[in-house]
Amino acid sequence: MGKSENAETSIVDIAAVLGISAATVSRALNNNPRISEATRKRVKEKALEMGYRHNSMASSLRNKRSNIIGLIVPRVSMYFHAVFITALQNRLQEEGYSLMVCQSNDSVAIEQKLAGTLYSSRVDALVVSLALYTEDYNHFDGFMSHGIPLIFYDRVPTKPYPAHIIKGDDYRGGLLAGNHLIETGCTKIAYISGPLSCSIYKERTEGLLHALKKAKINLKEKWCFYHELTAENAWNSLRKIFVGNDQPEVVFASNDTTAVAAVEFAREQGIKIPEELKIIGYSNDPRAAIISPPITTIDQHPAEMAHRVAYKLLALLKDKHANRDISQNEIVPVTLVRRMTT
Amino acid sequence: MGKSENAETSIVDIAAVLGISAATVSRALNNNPRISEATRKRVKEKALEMGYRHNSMASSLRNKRSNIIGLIVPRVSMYFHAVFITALQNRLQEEGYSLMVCQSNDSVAIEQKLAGTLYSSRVDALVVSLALYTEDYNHFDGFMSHGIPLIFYDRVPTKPYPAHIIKGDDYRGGLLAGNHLIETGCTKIAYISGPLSCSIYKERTEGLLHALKKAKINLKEKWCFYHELTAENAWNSLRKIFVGNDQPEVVFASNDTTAVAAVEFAREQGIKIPEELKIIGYSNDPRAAIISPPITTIDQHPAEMAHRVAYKLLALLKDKHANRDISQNEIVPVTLVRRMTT
DNA sequence: TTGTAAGCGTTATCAA
DNA sequence: TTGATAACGCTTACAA
Repeated sequence: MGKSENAETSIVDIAAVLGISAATVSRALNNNPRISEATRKRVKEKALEMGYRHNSMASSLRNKRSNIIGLIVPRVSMYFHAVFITALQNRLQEEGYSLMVCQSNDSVAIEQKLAGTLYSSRVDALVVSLALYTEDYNHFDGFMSHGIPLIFYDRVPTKPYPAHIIKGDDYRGGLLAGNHLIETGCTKIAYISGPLSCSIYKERTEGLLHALKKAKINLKEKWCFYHELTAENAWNSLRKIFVGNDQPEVVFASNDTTAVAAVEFAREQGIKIPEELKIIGYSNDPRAAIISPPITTIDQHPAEMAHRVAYKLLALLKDKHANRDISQNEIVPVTLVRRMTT
Repeated sequence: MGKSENAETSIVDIAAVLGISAATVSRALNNNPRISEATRKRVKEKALEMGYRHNSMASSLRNKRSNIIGLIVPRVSMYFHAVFITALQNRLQEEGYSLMVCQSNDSVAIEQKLAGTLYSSRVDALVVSLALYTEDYNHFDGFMSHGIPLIFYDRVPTKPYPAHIIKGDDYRGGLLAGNHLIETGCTKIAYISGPLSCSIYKERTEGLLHALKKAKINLKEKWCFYHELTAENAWNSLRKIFVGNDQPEVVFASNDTTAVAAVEFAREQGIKIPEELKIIGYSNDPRAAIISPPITTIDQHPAEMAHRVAYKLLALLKDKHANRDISQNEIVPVTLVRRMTT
């Protein structure tokens, strides 16, 4: 009352009403042990009564920490990232941190802008999975130079960059897939990958090539495509792959959206899976399990990755010096999930 | 230099170096028109040189606005919400707002805690889709009483609450599904729904019942289940439904996770779809389109809903008085997507 | 156990 | 066009 309608109550107001100092109110509210039980109680009751709410902006300013973690993902709606976010956010929530989730939509320009915004938003740390074509990382330099914990996960820098890196074992994923295909006895392999500017696709490709090389199998250039892995792009490439008589026995799709498209394409063309065509995907998206026939794919364990990121994050937040040992990249294992398309 | 290692540059530092006032620096940085082109340039260059970064906490405190929008969803990883978040976030990003995404994991307790956190984080507005069993809304009262824009979407309060509401036409969805089933000539209907404490399931149920009533069809109690719509729960209920000789001709599943489970269950049991059993789902999850046979379902247009939420949000943010007309609930149309299970 | 006072970095008001 | 000043609300070192 007294004050104008929408006026917010501050600790100063409470202090005035109670005839004590603002410092005492602050301490009482924060459960500072050096305050008497009696005043603590008086203060909390009055605060409630006056509709007081803590002001994070003020306390963040004063404390020089926001309790906010920034996150930049390519797209929230990708299965892998949705699961990752879920797990990460749940963990951070427990520790009193909030997550500021941003998406680059796979645009380098947006990613740069977001990095800037989160930088001046004073997030306590930043977690990033890079856009498809991000090839330099200057926009994260500010975080490094200010000692703000910076962790890349999944799609990480392909050039040396002194940040923490937690990634899937994409090389092994490519290798696993390659070996699995070789075991089936197939040698005519079509390959639809994301652009090689992106760490995950680069490494999956290297793993695959390694497997093929050992088996003395060559990838035919005309059956290799590197582009953003949308359903539309997949169909376009598949149409190009399956013209004429010389057709592959296998499609290795570097994500499950593409693998799903391949199954549908084959169905449309009357190509029998797995007899005439084998298909392997990547990510273990739920769709891969549900389509007929269910698709063999590589599981990336997104929740596990989130737990590792959270663990490292909290360590860095607790002890800035943990920051010093930009130790080995951390690598999360992948698993081959055998189903009916191979 | 001079200062200690990690010291941040503030506008005061820049002012000192340039021999001008902090106010001028602030204005120059903010492109205030009342500053000369020359100083603006000098300031910006020096700022860059000194590694200055804007401090949102300070400016938020001073301006009494954070440019942060809070969002509480049940789970980020649900398809509907993932798409919603993607669209909302992209739109808000354009307008210079950041999204603080939180998930209740369908727990009322967590939802309450999050509301409190976002409240004291001083978010400029809050967007909420309720947990499954949220039946009172006191934890949002603070937002109301402080005139902070509050919008519920999708899962909205079932009792009168003076906040903005933007929801799908769940009643119509239930009705549409019901009529569609009636057209197939089926009368023995099993119904697996979420709990009726949750607006969407309540209204879908009402819509369905309305359709059935008109056609003089009764729902058998033994074929009706109300629980959280996970795959596990779905299987449990399906097993109970399909015992003995008296079996339903239709399963209406109130989400696609359940519908997918029903298709898989039927497959396992050797029940032919749609000849012996028809199935209809809800949400138009991508899995519904991909499974064989693809599932008839109801599309909720999550991106459209996000656009409406963003539109209303931005209006409220621009003009607090728009807040006054807690006008009609806004209702986003739904669409029946006919596929092969009906 | 409590109070005093200063300061976090920015910006709006008023004056020059 | 620029400067001086105060204030946003909170916390902490220091003093009592």
